[in-house]
Amino acid sequence: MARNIAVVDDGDDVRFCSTCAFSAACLESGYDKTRLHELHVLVDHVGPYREGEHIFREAEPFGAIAAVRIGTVKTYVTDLAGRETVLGFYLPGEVIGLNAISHDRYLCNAVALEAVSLCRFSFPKMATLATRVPGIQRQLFRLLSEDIGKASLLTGDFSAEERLAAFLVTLSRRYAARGFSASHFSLKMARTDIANYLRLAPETVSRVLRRLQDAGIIAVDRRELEITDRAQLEAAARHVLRT
Amino acid sequence: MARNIAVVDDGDDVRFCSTCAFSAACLESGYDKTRLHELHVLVDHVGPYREGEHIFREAEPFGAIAAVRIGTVKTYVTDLAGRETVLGFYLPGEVIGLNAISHDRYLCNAVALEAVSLCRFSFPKMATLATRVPGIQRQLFRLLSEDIGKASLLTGDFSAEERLAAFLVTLSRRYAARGFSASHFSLKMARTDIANYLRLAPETVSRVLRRLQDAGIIAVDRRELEITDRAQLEAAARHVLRT
DNA sequence: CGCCGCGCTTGACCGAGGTCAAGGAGGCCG
DNA sequence: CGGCCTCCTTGACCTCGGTCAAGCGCGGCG
Repeated sequence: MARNIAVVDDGDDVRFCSTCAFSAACLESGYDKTRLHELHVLVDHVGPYREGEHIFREAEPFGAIAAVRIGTVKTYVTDLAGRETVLGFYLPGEVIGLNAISHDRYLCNAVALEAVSLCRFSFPKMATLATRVPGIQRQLFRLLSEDIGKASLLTGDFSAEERLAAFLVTLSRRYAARGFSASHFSLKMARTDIANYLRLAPETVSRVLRRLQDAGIIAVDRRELEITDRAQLEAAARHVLRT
Repeated sequence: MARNIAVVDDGDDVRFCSTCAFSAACLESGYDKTRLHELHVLVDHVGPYREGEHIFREAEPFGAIAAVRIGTVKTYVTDLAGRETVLGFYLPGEVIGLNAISHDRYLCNAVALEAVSLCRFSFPKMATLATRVPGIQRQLFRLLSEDIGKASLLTGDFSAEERLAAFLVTLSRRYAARGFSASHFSLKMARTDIANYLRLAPETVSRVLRRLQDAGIIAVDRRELEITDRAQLEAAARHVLRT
């Protein structure tokens, strides 16, 4: 497994890798170049993980959070009977492991849905550094705060159609935010994972996708998805997304 | 509305009010007494708010988080059609406003369900102070991280009975953690609020409470609640709470 | 090439819980 | 004391989505 330092000093600028969620914070914070060595021990690139490979597992001691650089990560827990509950999907630029901070142990499992590379941050070192670099602290607070109430898609007693529409709109927006196409992308997860995440039966996911397709709102071919009528899709999702 | 400084220096010790969630952090952090004046501008006691009075409203500029000292707070959002969605109930010792940090605006409404007093913390000042007092930073990270994934009660496709049982067990544990009785307490919220929070119909809440009572697990009289068979209640809640 | 297997789809049926409607039970005030 | 209002409860019915079962189609492998 390859490891590279994520931070480079190219003379004029201190940069993290492009997808790294902390880059903005560090650039805007008036970061002190003489402390560059601190970032070197803080961050490293790990991966690639292969499809199905675990990044961390529940109850493992917590050491680092990680930003997805390439690929898609699924987090889940397993209940007493061994049944899986999907907690979320993480696309490039998104951060996994945040909910482990308060317990010093990972509270869920994280698995690669395809080839995945990460930008890993030692949390203790980052917290120490944050006391000296306000921009980093601010960014960490923002990241943590953002994740609170992220589950609004699951919360709420919404219909299967509303849930699925909101799921697709959310995916689309997140891809768009990272420069990918908002209207055409590929679902990296199985139908059963989507169903599990949305708390629906896989059969229901199939049926609703079919209904949305018949209504001309989307076009699905296996895992390839195209949004053909964004307005209608957003309309179907509006109760969930409250926009 | 009365306002008192929450921090007192009684010679040997720097203390917050007893219910204040930050006291531990400040005591353990080797807090520098010469900086006491910083805490004085950071924290103040506000209230009492009367039943039905709002503490903050959605979209108001975010300035402070607050720990409940006395009473019960409900947070909620209203959808486009004006319907209310209850996000949570906050008992003494619990902190409201955390999800506002990333947006600089409150993302929900907070209303008093009975007479409420708060311990309010200016967040910008606290963040600044946290850069100098590692204990405070650590405590803030912990608080934020804890709130991520708190919604597990709502998430998950659980039966009405599982949800309600888990709700009661959670309430009981939270009261117990603050020194109140774990087996006998009073529901400060209306049935409709419970129903709304658990994403059930009020009628279903009634029916399930009745069923639990007929099974000898609880005894309800209007809003007074007694847990008469804790083991069975926890058993009913085990899928939700995963313990 | 043909077989197999897994992931997905489709159909038929069923049940938990939502909805609608009516009826208590306090609590408050005149 | 009586009337009203709000909150809660109870009953009857219906609907959405889960479950069960069967069929399909692509991809892998002998």
